[in-house]
Amino acid sequence: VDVRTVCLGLLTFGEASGYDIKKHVEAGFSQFFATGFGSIYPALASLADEGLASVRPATGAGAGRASRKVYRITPAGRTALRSALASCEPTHRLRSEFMALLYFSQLVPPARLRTVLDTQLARMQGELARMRRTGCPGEQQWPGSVRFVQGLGIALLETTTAYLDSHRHLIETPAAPARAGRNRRRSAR
Amino acid sequence: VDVRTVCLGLLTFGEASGYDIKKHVEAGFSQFFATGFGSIYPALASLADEGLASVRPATGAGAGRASRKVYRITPAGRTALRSALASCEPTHRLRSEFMALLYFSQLVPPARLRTVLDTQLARMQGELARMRRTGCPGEQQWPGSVRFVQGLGIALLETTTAYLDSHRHLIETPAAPARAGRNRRRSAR
DNA sequence: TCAGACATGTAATAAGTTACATGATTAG
DNA sequence: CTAATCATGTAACTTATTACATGTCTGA
Repeated sequence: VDVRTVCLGLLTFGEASGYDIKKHVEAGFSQFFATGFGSIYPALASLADEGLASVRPATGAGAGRASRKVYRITPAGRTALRSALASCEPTHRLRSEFMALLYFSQLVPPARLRTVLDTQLARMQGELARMRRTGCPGEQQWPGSVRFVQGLGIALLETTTAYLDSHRHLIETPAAPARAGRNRRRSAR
Repeated sequence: VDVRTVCLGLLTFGEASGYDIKKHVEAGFSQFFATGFGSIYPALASLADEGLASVRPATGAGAGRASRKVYRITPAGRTALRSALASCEPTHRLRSEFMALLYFSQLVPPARLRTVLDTQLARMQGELARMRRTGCPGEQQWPGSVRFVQGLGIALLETTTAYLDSHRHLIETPAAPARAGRNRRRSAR
């Protein structure tokens, strides 16, 4: 299950351009599945190639924009999507250089550590505020599952910011009580 | 900041083999930075190539094992690590097919959805129990930052399992739970 | 007219995952 | 003696990211 599947899935909520899809993802799903134009456009193109989505140039009132391409899922696309969702192995993996930094925070200059924590907290709090304001932009007709996932996103942001806020002193205080002087080697097992 | 940096960082806790590193990561860091042998061994090899770590075959009592290679960080390695930690941009991204599945759960057969949720919950609860039992295997001499990160890992697992447990009915009940008394959803499958 | 949002795409690169391939040691 | 664990490594493959490259429309 990759970017293609996610694009296909988002198309079940209505037709959309690559740009729309990026916006939708950013609005409430990027926390769980980050993507960029560099993966979305090729994904949509290949979907169209294989007949899983149809393309048409933008029409109608709001479509003055240049060379906008609107994608729509086809019946074959729905079948492929259901099949993919029914058979994929649901992985769940975080790759966080932020956490790696914290894991080795004793080797990070204190000022840098403070900045990194402040920046990340600000980013997360901003994201949190935005998500609480508007679940998703535009229509509220989306299925409950969207709100479900956004709710978990909010809960995770809350947990993370609260934890960082209340525990950062554990890694920011100058030193743990006197580990200097003794150098113990490990002989594990 | 990639697998190489994480390996280098873990070597600051003591010398270790590729196998040790994998075990360490699995013990309490895999939630934030999953890796496999396929990335660890090449990373250690390149680290040694560049003089950032030294290698020696296993020696001493506990080292009867076959062809075990023990890596140790060098002064150059420490410098490189500090430099990497001081300058990297700390990303934090989750790629979850599990969440994608839930996002599109209306298209997933109910039995499959239930299984996926049960499996994921069981995995997370097992992980949680394991982490609460032993923060990390072996020595407890690791810096506070390790416990800090593990604490966040536990908090996130708690939040996620609690949320899934208490909200899964929102995506599992056949009909829309909210308003509109006679709103029947089509039955997938 | 100029900045910023809208809008799409490609090519080179970087990166990790998977599957393969091998073999020793220890506990039962 | 056999299964599980320990232990390492490579090569092919898949994938996404980055940087580049282009162009329109709207409002200030």
